[in-house]
Formats: sequence, C-alpha cells, structure tokens
Amino acid sequence: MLDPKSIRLELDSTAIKLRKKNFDLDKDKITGLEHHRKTLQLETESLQNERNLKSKAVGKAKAAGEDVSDILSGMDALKSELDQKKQQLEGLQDQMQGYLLRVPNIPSDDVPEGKDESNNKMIDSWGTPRKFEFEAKDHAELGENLKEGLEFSTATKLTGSRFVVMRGGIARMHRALIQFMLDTHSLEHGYTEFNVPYIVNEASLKGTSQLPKFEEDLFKLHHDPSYYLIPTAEVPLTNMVRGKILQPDSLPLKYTAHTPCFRSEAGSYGKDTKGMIRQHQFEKIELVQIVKPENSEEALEELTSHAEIILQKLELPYQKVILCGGDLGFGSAKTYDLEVWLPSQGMYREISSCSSFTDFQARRMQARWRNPNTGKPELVHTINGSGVAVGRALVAIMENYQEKSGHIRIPAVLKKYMPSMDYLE
RNA sequence: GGAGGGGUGGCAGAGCGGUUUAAUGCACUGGUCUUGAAAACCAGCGAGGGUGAAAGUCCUCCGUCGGUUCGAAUCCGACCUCCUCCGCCA
Repeated sequence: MLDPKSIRLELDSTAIKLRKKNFDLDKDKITGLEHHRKTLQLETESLQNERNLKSKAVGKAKAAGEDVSDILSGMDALKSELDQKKQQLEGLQDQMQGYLLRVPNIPSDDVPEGKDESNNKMIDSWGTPRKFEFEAKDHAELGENLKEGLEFSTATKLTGSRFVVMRGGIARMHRALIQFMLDTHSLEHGYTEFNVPYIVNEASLKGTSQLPKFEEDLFKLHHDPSYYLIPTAEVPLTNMVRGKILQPDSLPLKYTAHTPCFRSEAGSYGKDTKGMIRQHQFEKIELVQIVKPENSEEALEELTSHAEIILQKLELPYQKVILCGGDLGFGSAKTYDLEVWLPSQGMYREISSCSSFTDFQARRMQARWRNPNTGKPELVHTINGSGVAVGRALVAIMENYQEKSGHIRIPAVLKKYMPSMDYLE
C-alpha cells in the first residue's frame, strides 16, 4: 500500500507515476472521500474530547461528594451524536482503505515505459543455445516417453487438469534440483533455510498484497477463519517480520525456503495447457530479503544474481529482462525476469521473477526497523524472487539436455544428488 | 479432547472501574564526572493518526471483535493465541 499521506499531498504526481503502470488513480474519489473524512474526523474527535472531559469531571465530583446530575444532563444526546458520527467516519475510512489497498505500487524511475510484455527490455544474456543435430522434442513428449517419467493422465485421474505425476528417476531429479538450490543459497549465498506452513491466514496474504485484490488466484480452504494455500513461499517468508520492529544490526535478513505453490490459474484458460509449464501445484525455491531502504536497490541486484547463479551452474542459457511499467506486478516497484531457453519452443520462458517492493508490503505488514539516526521505527524494504522455479528448471533440463535417443543427460552439479546415474532413460 | 493459568511499550514487568498524561527495571539517547572507559548521578525516551507555519493541541491503541458504563487495560461475552498438567496420536 502507498502512503496515504503522500497520496493526499502529491495526488497529481502520484497519478502520473501510476499511469506508467496502466493504472488510473481515481483522483475525484480520493479527494471527495478525503474531504468528508476531514470534517467528520474533526467533529468526531471534538465530541470524544467533550465526552472525555465530562467523564473526568464526574469522577472528580463524585470523589468530592458533589452532585453530578448537572454534568450528566445532555450526555445521552452527546453519546448518540457521537455514535452516529463515529459510524459514518468508520464507513468512510473503510471505503478509503478499501480503495487504497487496490492501488498498486509506484514503479521505479528506471523502469521502462510500456503497455505490456512486448515492451520489456532484455538487458543481459548468458550461454548459447545448443545446436541440435536432430529435432528437439518438448519436455512433455520426452517425459512421457521415458520408462519412468512424467504421467499427465495419471494426475488427471487423481485430480484434474494442470497436475502431473513424476515417477522414478524424474521424481529423483526434481528432488535433486531442490537440494542443489537450497544448498547453494544457504551455504554459498548466506540465506537462512526455512521450512514453513503451506497454509496461511488472511492477514499474511494481505501483508504481501495477494489480498484483497487477487483472491480468485488463490485456493481457499473450508475453514473459519479463512485459510489459503500459499501461492508462493514469499507469503510465509516475508510475513515472518509482520508487526515487528527490527534492530538495525539484524538487517539484512536473507531467507530461503522450498515449498509447493498453489495457484488457481484463473484467467489463464488456453495458456500453456500442454506439459508442466503452468500447473495448479508446482514447487519453487524462494529468496526473500528484508533490508534497510537505502540498500534495497543493490539487494535486488544481488538477489537476482543469486537466481542467475543457479541457472549458470545448471548450464542453462538464459536472458535477463527488466519488466516495463505495464507488465509489472501489482506490488512491485521493479522486476527482473530470468527467462530460460526452451529449444522446443525456440524461445526464452520465465523461470524466475525478482522484485523490489520498496515499502509497499512493509506498510501493509507494519514491518519496521529502528533507524539509529532518527531513533524512530521506519518501514523496511522487501525484496523477493524465485531461485528458481523447480518444475520449470526440470523442463529446461529435459529439453536442453536431451539426446537423440530421448534420454536426458544429468547436469554435472546434480550428480552428487543422483549418484551412479548419468541419464534418465 | 479434558482441567487450570496467561497475552500490557524494543524487552522484562506492575496496574484489575475515575490524578494512568500506563509505575518500575533493562536497553537506548544526551549530559555531569574521568587521561580514557566502566560505574555512579542527572535528563530524555511507546505506537498510529488528525490539526496547525510552528510551538502546541486533540483523538485512538494494553491479543481480536462485540457488550455493560457518564467513564474500561481493568467488568461481561465470543474468538484467536501461548504456557502447565492429563488423555490420545504420526
């Protein structure tokens, strides 16, 4: 959420900045609500003041053994007026809050202009796509042709579309990828490894800004109060600092976890229906950093490089793209996507997305640190990214490491997790 | 599942209907003293919001939501959560 005060004071310039993100700020609505709020709040607070003063007077009078009926006269009228104003004020504040929770974060100045993904800018690339002396197959075909591989029809029987069963060696490689990534981030990149709940409450999803706007993307459980399956480990990892005031020397916090992620994929009908590119359930290694505001830009660069190192160690060609304003996620101020080469599609596909949320999530979570220069609690900045998506990494390995026979060569860095295996057959 | 006890500022911890503008301690900040440091002493120090040019001033907040009352951290109800004991269990 944006700072309500600065929206109020810089309404026009905020609206202009948000236009870069294809968002039209309803200035009239804000001005109107704000005007009413101001008068109502003044009236309400002065009534509260009056009530407080009278109540204190009653206390004093009673202590002195005096009659209090004079003070109490007119109290009923005051109370009912106060009740009414209070209710109106609450209604207004709820409306304002409800609207502000649906206003996206302001993009950074260095984010390129653009309407949609076609305006994203490639800023770096690594590796060279392999030349095949035969026609490269896609991962779904490769997986289904393995003796022990991907079973989409079994998963459809068990659940429905957009799920997969992995059997034998491929399940093992999936697990090896998880081990490899967690080991790299925790042992080499300085992240603390976590194991977290896969079910979270509403407050957590509000904190990282999946709610209230994107409820239809989530799987909601039958439970009172509401529980949801996590769409990403960003939610539990980031919300660990919700409501906290952190000591300056404890920052930056660097957290990582492997979790399944559950997404309803509402609105993606017809997209990537084949294979395991877009599933209702997939696994991901998540990287989260909680940093001082002054460090957030370099933290995003660092975190992105940590995801890149995974792809480099796996020897998968990729490119790094900066998202344009129109393609940026709701809470993100700046996002780098890492896109891995998929030979069957002849193109680069997203495998990691690394974003800086500046203070957008921190304000919703009230996650703060004590700034020694001011002595005051101030909002932290939050950064997160995938390091990287496991299912898509598996897809990329299958396609990039395939042999003419349909066997999949095992990448060197995974061998210690898959001893005595050279190929998936 | 049963019984009991808790949730108060960064932390610890008092308060249990009206000088609470939440005691006190620790931590923190500034000062005195000291060659320097420690100790001691003095002073300051919760969060959010409104209003104001500022000084200031007002409102809200004691797990959450609701209720009683002129007045609630304090009383009542529900819920969340933590701890202890018993039972059950991977």
